[in-house]
Amino acid sequence: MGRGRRDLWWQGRLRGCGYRVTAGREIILDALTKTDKHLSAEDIYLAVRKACPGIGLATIYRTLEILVEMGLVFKFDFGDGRARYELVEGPNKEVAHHHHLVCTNCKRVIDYTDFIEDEIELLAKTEKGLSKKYNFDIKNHVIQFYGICGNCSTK
Amino acid sequence: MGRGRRDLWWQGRLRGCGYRVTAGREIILDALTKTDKHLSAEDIYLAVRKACPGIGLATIYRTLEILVEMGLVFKFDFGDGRARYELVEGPNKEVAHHHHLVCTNCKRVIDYTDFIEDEIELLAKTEKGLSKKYNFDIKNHVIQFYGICGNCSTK
DNA sequence: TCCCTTATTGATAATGGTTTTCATTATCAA
DNA sequence: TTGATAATGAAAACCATTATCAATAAGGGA
Repeated sequence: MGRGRRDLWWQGRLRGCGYRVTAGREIILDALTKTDKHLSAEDIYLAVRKACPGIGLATIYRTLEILVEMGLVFKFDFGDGRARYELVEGPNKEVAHHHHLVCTNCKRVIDYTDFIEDEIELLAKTEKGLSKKYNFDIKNHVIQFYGICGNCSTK
Repeated sequence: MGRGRRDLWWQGRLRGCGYRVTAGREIILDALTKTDKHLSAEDIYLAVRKACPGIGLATIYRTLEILVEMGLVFKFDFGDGRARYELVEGPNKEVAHHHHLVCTNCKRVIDYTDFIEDEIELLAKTEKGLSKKYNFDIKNHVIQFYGICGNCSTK
């Protein structure tokens, strides 16, 4: 598979959903691809302005909304009043599926991939059962642990 | 165990954390105790005004913040722009531990207790491992499934 | 390649849940 | 009962997100 095809896979997804391919959308997706952090809309805005100085914050929000709706991006709430966005693992991102550990004191977030196998297995089973019982088409899930991180507990 | 003791158990918790016992706090906790729904701050405000007409919305938020910090109440985000609050199961509330199924279209939330046993078991194991590895004192967790409910998918 | 329709965009105002401010009131230890 | 101070209500401030609107750009068709 050539590089060109890899870079363009998301264009087909956009067009398939009736959306146009624009420079803004490309660069926002690019910013999400190039990081393993959970970015806020403003984080993305600042990162993207380097390559596209004229872009507006509203475009960031509008694009993120589309990407979340299409299932390309996850939107998280870590309790600090602003949403965080993360690219769903996909053909152009080799990041393992992970869950989050959130410090309710300093708001630090740790990604963990340990124990994930068991979690995924159980979730698959639960999803199946829930889908049937509640007639619910489950798209994704969130598992988060809240507590106090090492830094905060020793102060 | 007399009824009086049951009604007052939270007073000790408040005092123990250096907080005063007030009519507002009692009535807010009471509102959370008397429902099995996930209430927003405004829901609580409206419910509480019946018994305490002069209470202000700011007091609701301030009290909820304390209760969450003390671990008596869970704060949830279901993606509709307002936080929801739920009493943690405790001595004065006989509600089973549950997780949530959230419709991303109509924002409906279904509580489920099926499959909970397996989830709890796995979470306990995961918690133990994570606490140790990341030196994290885990207080609680969130498991939520997102998707499209039956109502929305048939329209 | 050039139009033409219309989705998209940037700038900005508006929205609305939540937090802060501050003077007043209530709690509770002494 | 009293005094120190935590808690409260009303209102303003805050601030992430959304809506508005005129200008611009994407892309299908000629």
